[in-house]
Amino acid sequence: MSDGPEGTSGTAAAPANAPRRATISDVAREAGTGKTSISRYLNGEFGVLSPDLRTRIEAAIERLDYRPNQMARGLKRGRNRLLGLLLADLANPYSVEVLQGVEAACHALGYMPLICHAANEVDMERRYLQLLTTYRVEGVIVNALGVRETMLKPVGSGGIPAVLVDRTVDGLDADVVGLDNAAAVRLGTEHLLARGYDDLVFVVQPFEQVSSRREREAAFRASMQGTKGAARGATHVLDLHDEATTEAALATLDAHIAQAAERGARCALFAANAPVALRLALHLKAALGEQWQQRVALIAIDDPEWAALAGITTIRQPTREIGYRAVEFLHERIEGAAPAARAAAFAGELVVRASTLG
Amino acid sequence: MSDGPEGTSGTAAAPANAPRRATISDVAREAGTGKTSISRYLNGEFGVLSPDLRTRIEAAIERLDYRPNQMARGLKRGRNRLLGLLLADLANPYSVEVLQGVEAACHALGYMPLICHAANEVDMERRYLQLLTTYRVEGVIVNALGVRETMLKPVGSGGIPAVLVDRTVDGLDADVVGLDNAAAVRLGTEHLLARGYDDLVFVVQPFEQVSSRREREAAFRASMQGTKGAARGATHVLDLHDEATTEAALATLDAHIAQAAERGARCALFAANAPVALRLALHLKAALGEQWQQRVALIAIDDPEWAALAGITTIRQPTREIGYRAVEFLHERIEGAAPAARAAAFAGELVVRASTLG
DNA sequence: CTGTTAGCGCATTCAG
DNA sequence: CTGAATGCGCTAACAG
Repeated sequence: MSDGPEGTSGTAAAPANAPRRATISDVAREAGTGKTSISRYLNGEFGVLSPDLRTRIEAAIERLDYRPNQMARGLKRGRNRLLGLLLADLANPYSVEVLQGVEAACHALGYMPLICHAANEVDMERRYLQLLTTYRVEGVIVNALGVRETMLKPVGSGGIPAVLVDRTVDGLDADVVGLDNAAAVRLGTEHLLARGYDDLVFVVQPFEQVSSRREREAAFRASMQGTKGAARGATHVLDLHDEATTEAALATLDAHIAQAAERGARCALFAANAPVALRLALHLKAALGEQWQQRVALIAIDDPEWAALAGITTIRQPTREIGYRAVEFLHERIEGAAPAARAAAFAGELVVRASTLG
Repeated sequence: MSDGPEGTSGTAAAPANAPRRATISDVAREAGTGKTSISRYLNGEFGVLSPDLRTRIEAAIERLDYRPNQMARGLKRGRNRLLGLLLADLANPYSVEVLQGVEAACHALGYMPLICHAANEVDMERRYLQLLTTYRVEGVIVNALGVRETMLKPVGSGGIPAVLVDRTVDGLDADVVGLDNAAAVRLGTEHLLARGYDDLVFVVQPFEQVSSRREREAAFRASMQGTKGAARGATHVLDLHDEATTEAALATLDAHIAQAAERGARCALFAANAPVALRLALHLKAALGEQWQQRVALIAIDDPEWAALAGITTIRQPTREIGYRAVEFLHERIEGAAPAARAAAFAGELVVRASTLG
């Protein structure tokens, strides 16, 4: 394995046999003029070009199939319209939906997103962050994993402008956009309670540096607090990246469910996100059989495409909007606006399905 | 909406208030030497640097938090280690899995993938292809939608080196990597036949420019040919992007299923890919109820995460490997190798689940 | 309206 | 071993 395009690595060879593309000079020569006019044409300063010249330029560009080199432009202008998008886990549908919003916004605002996938590995994340820096992206949208770095611009001066998605970064004062976790969890809990479930267990991945997990769990506990003991509430942690402990946790969960049944309590599982929900559903199906939904209720934050098929009640996030807003925030900062760090918390929407019929 | 970073658009403003990053000159000054030495250090030519100088450089870099500018390097060297990855549809799990393979390979080979998402729109695709060209990517991996363009390098000279994933492009002589469609479909058909189903219907999206859809359908017909009429075979087209026609097609399908039941035939649906399978399952569940699987069998190419939960038999593609191989092919071409266009067809793996229990 | 000049940040001859 | 000079493709003053 090479060191990657990070720079501090081995010498790179020449560009093979690439049939060099036309440059601005070629076009200028072809059109019988200077590079400046070409540049002006490229930048839409048509008011400053005689119709004749303009036509010649157009023809020359066409003939040479010329394409301005963004790298060179960026070098000169000081901005390359590149935006970094660092995603913790693309396998999570949430990420790709956010990505879609980001793309839409980039398209609208004239940016080109440089998408990086940390695949749940903290050092990949760090590595990509450096890489992005190296490509001089004008800003980054981070769905953080564990960045603790000072790489990100703390809203004030310093690093590169950043906006956080879904998760905040400890001690980093930056814009954040995501779900209104407290409200979303309350929505779910109340739904469950209203349906008559009185033994709720919140299932979440290890908190680690992920603020949203912590927030959701806290919100769950707070919601249960409100019931004055009329209903039980417990939290179980599921480490999806460690099959062994997952199995153990699942076994504990099974025991909990069995006990609840004996007590005559009505048990409901609250998955903190889609990956957890899937794992849970898979397990319940295996452990309780095809009809597991008649034994335990399940609700989840996130609304993956399979939720409808499996008939699982969810709390859907406006993911596209989250991505879109993130870019807008970033854009403002890039353009120089410097308000205090903002937080955009979108409301979740309860989608009731069979898994919580009561 | 702006034109995006394509170039032929409005003038861009200056970079706001960015606290300019350190350049190689800054480092040189800080280290009390010339830029050349810094450059050498960056490129790992340590044998040519006195230990003392080297230490000073390291210190200077550290102090200034210097990061070489890839854009500038690229400009000079003629190669920027950027690879374009054009995906037709990120909502399709297949794409994100391929992407993971691509990323792994890029990491290993020292490339940085520039990921573009065409979102099933042909002009987005064209647009992105130009954009990639503009950023001077060294090659592109294309999961084509409808590129008919001459933009892509026809293995010989011309455009930019390209390798196709899953789908070939009409009249473009380039490397292709994907599933061995004929074998995969045969695998599925034979499984169905062996399980006693005698009325198979293949469901696929409109062919359009997508070769794999066509190939799979052709393979299906070929497979049925072999049964000498012992079993029926039909093809239904489902245009997922047009709800109206989809509804109509689904109704026709329902009728087909009903008729088969009357005849006492055993009906099985063969989905050409995951999106089709999901739509089908959703519909069947709505139309036939929770127990739909007892009425019709379902098998699909692609193995999305929810297939296990829904108990659907699938033919899994080695998606990661496909992505990985694509990068390897591309890398060879970028490095100058110029063999004739190759095709890597990976075998699919049958994953039997409840939906085809017989 | 148009062309000339000077760098952007870096890698590379080519002389010390 | 080291550094000064040149130019990659392009934009931005600054003159004509």
